[in-house]
Amino acid sequence: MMNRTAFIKFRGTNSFLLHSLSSFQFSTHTASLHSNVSSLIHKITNLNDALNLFDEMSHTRPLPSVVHFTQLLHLVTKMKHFSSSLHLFNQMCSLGVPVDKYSMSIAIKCCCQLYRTKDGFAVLGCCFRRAIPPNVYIFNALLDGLVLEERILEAEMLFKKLIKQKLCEPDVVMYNTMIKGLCKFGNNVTAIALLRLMEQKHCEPSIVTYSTIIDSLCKDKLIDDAFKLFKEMVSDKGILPNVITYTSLICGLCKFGRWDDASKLLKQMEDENISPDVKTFTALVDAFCKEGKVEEAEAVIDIMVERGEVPNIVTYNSLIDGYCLRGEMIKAKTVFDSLRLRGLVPDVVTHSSLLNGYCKNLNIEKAEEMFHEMTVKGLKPDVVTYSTMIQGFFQVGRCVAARRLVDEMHAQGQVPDQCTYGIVLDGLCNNHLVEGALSLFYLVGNSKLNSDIAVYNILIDGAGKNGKVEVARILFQGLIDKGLQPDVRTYNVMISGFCREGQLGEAKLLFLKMEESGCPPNNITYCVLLQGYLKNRHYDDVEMLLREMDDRGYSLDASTLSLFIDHIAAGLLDRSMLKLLGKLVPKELLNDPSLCDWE
DNA sequence: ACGCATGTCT
Repeated sequence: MMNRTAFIKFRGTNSFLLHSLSSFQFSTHTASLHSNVSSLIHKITNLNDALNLFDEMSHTRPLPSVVHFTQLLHLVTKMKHFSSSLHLFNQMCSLGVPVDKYSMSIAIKCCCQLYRTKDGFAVLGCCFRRAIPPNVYIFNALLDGLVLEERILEAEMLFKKLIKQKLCEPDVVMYNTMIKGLCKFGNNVTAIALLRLMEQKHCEPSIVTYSTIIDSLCKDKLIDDAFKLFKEMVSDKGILPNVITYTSLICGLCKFGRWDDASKLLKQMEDENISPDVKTFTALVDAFCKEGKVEEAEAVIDIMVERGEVPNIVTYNSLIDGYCLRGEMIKAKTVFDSLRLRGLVPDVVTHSSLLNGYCKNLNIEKAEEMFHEMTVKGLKPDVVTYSTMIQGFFQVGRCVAARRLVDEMHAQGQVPDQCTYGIVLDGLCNNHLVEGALSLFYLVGNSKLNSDIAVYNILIDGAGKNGKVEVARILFQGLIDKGLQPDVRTYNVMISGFCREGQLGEAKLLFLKMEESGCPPNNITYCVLLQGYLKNRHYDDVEMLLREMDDRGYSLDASTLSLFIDHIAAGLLDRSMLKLLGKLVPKELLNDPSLCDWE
């Protein structure tokens, strides 16, 4: 007894709970024990208290019922302490608590949320052995695990198998989980088809069903489709949107810079008495920061605080990133240092953001310090951290250090992703190691990594910039042969490569091919081509291109504009072109004093 | 008397 009390104290229980526990211990009557455990469970707010209560319960004789243990298990799971919860479940088994379908489903959920769906299926095996027929709750947890691990094909197979073999009747939650998986995999069309199937099967889609798909559409920049579904949900189904639905839509609008629409939607929320919460506000903070409007982001934080919402680590991570983006590293670091005072713990993302800021502002030493600091704090750099640091090394020409970090990343069990691969290829190209990039590319071969147009864009750009326009041409043909679709960037880097080599005819041919390939030239295409013409003193098409730009509502970027000014000043171009050029000066450049005296 | 699904950041 003494030992146990000491143990409880050691774990930092508050005295209030200890007191409750000691009174609980001496109650022997089953009914009073019953209500006592339930009321204790309701008072628990942290993991320590939960673990201590479990400890008490496991030493009580007769043992509390499986229901009480399950309530506690659920509580710990809700706190997202899946590991602890699983540990408690194992202890329950050791104690001989007769675990049932309820506790089993929680155990399986915990396995799955820990990216151990394999173990989840093992527990399913236990269900069969213990003659506990798995139900829709258990299968949902497993399905969710497969989705979490991005094992979408297996998720689909499980889903279909459950229906076909009538292992369980899918409920709305199961449909929603499957829909989430499809959305995660970018398959909005099938997700919506599944929503229609639900209607057919008289399993009415819920607010979660709609919110899941609406969010996915927003993330895929299909805002109009998202609003179509939103309207259907409200008008046809009579389902009222909640703060989650609104947050997805507002987030989508903000990322598109559609501030007016976002603000209308915020107002609509208020009219419906739905308050924006910390996630809604954070979406706004992030969007402002990404547009460089950090002052507005700060104002949003002030408003949320006034309204009683507490900014969390995600909010501040966005703000830190905003400062980094503007190169205001001192402010970024100040916010970082203030987090602990606010009771927040900087996480891997916080460190990675600051590290990224230092890299982008070419302060590689500070970036390395940050990388070191997080490992000292026991934070594990993830694939994003490594990728950021690798990119930083490449940017300052430290290719060997970059290479070493790729190896360390492997050693630490972090698997490089598509983004890491792109960073390495780009880094090699920009450090005159195109051959190395190409070797890596051919080594990777027909893997999924090489089925991304972005990879080709990097290599073609790298080849072009290193005077290997023939290599660029081969790569371009290669991607066509593979059935990949060149995007506007592919055309731009190809055209840029041709121009650099003075192959203006080839550049023009490709430029003309864009429209007919359903990939119309963008602002950058015109600037690239015009720069090519000017640098090669080939002026025949220049005026026509400028007129086309004007028709399309495009404008010249600063470097192209200054090139034009140089050519006019040198008498290579006629001053009569100034009027046309004037129409193509972007508004933001009109206030630039360095460009005021050009006429 | 106990268990499943939706939105914010690098």
